[in-house]
Amino acid sequence: MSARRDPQGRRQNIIEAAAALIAESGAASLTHRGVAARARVPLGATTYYFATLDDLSTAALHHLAEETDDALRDLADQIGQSRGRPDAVAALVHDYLLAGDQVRADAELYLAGVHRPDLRTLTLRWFEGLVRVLAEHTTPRAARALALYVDGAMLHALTHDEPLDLDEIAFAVTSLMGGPATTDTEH
Amino acid sequence: MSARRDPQGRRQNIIEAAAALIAESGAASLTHRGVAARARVPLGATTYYFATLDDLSTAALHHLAEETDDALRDLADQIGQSRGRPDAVAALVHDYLLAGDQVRADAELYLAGVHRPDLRTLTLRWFEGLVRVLAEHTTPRAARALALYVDGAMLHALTHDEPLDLDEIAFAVTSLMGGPATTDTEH
Amino acid sequence: MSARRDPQGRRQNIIEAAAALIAESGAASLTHRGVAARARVPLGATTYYFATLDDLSTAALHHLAEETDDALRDLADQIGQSRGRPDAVAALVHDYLLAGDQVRADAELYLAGVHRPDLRTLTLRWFEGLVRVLAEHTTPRAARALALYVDGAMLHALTHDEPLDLDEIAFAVTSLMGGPATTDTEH
Amino acid sequence: MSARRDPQGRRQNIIEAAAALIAESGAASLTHRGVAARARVPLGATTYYFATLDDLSTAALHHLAEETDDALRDLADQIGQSRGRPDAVAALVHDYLLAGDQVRADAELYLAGVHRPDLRTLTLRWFEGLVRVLAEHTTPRAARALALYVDGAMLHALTHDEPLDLDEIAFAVTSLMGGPATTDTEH
DNA sequence: TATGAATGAGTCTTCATTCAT
DNA sequence: GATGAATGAAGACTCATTCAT
Repeated sequence: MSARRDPQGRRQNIIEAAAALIAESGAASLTHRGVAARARVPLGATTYYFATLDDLSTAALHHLAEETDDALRDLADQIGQSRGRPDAVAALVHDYLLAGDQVRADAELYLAGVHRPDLRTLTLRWFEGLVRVLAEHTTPRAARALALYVDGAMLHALTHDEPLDLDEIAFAVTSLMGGPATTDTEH
Repeated sequence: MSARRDPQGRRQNIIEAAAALIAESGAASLTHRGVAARARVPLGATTYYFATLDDLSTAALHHLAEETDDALRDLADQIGQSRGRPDAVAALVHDYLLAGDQVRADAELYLAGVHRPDLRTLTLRWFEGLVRVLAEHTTPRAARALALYVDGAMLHALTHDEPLDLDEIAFAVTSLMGGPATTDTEH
Repeated sequence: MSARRDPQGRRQNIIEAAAALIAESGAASLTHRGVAARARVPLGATTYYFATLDDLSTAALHHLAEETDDALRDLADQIGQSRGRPDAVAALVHDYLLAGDQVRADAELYLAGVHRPDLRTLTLRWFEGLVRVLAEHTTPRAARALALYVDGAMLHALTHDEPLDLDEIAFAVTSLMGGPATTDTEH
Repeated sequence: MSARRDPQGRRQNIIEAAAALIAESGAASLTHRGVAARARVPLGATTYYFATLDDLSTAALHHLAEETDDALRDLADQIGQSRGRPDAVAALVHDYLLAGDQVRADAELYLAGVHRPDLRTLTLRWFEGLVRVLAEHTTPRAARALALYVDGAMLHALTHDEPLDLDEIAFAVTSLMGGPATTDTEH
């Protein structure tokens, strides 16, 4: 067998399978067997590359965190292009909430931090990254408030079939960023 | 021992133990044995009163939802007493976030809904209840925005040692409820 | 199935199977599966009665230690009947060394103490018990020397097909106990 | 790294690492991985030079047996220098018992013989060698008795923190060798 | 020749669930 | 009704051993 002697690739393959499973069903239900099946590798491969399930889980969460970093970078670009106008920010939040996988991934990053304090840095990567991006276009205080609102909206998206209306989001973003008139408060 | 000759009480006892464990460590790690130990009942009692672990878990989550209803009723009272003034609402949110158990319980209610769609009604109990309470003192739209912000703040509280500043919360509440001057916008 | 609802007996059954395996092949190679097969119980039974393999191993060693206590009591009786005459002691040592199972059990008790310091009390049960028995009929110093000689003879018995000659043992016992003339040195 | 271009040396290196591990924790817990780590060689090297773990274990035990031979030669020299006087023999036994590694190694040689009859020649190397050395200075019978006593003392040393008193050992040695006056009984 | 990737057998352990008592 | 004994399925993890490179 020995599917393509490519340790680096195989390792990555396993990580991605684990990350996908985490996004789908949560880190709590991750199993070696599940990952092996998803990655189409023998059971032994998962334990060969990761000494413990915790290691594997952690690696997968780090992988998700990196994807989150990418998403934040994109977000920063897009907000920058729209010069941080609240309605544009609202549209971007709206779009973000429709990207099911990304939302689930970010949520799992949060949850990882709830029960495993050692993984809180991952939670912070998302939350503080979001604050940083927003703070380029509004006050720090508004940025934090907005980030918390987005996190709440994330939870909402995960538990409702109907997404939030763009209008509704625009109301919150506009209110928190200081009204429709204000665009570049500072910076 | 305890609930001898009081099946109802014993059942309730088990439910409460399960609910406490869920709030502490999450529904995913619930076990019959753990509940039995916590409730100080024999192992058999947990399976006697609940056909499956899922049933027990569900019952416990329903119990948490009821406690949440109580908390919401209290909140409604307190907000009513302060006539829905934004700074009072902010203070109540601030207090709520300091009540670790309650926050964790509400969070678990959310999570239950994420991975088990059949339990989404429980999630809604919290979210829509919160919206309803807030909507007594502001527009429906602001109420929803505020509820989402609170949910984000809940996630934040679960993953940070330092609680959010009252000031910070007041900023968000005030912004979303329509400025410090506005109290009873409508209704 | 449920072979004879008899928890006490079943537990004992498992312990004895484990003790037999330890005497045969050493505590290091004990496995749940091996014990289950030997005791003719399902695998789950071994873990039901003993939380960990260590617990089971420890229980089995304690069982062996009790058998050793019995053997020491017998020895004390027999030595007493012969009034501690060296040639009688030698004969008893000679007999003891022919009792393969008992010797292997005592040896495992020793070995348990080598790699698991927490089990050294079991080692002491044998060694100090033997010293105590012997000290009834000779000086403490001679008793200790004799006990050490017996332990060496035990190792010898385990690694040789030919047992030690009675003559040979008698020589050592007599020399250490103070010559053929001396019987009841003290006490 | 190390034994590049020196297969013989690398093989030896592996053997010595295995021997050290056996003396430390017993032959039962030997693993390829453990040896490789200890010898600082790649995992593959351990299987390359030794077809099976058993082969490696056996080679390591042979190595220990050789060290034992050396120790016996030293002992023979030292006893010879003191012309076999019992108190000198006692002092040498006392010293030997303080050399933890050597004692553990000899003990493992014994244990190998207990559960693997094919390795009994190794056990004999130690026991019969010791007898031979002692027999240079006393009767064969006393030499054997003394060797058995020393083996018992070895077990004692492995299971007690406090070493045996020199006095105590001297008593046994003197008694078995024929009293303080006698040095070179025969030969 | 040498190595580390690969795999599956085997181990401990946990637990939901069943069921005799 | 109640309970704890009972069991097997499933999971984490370890490792000897094989083998492609």
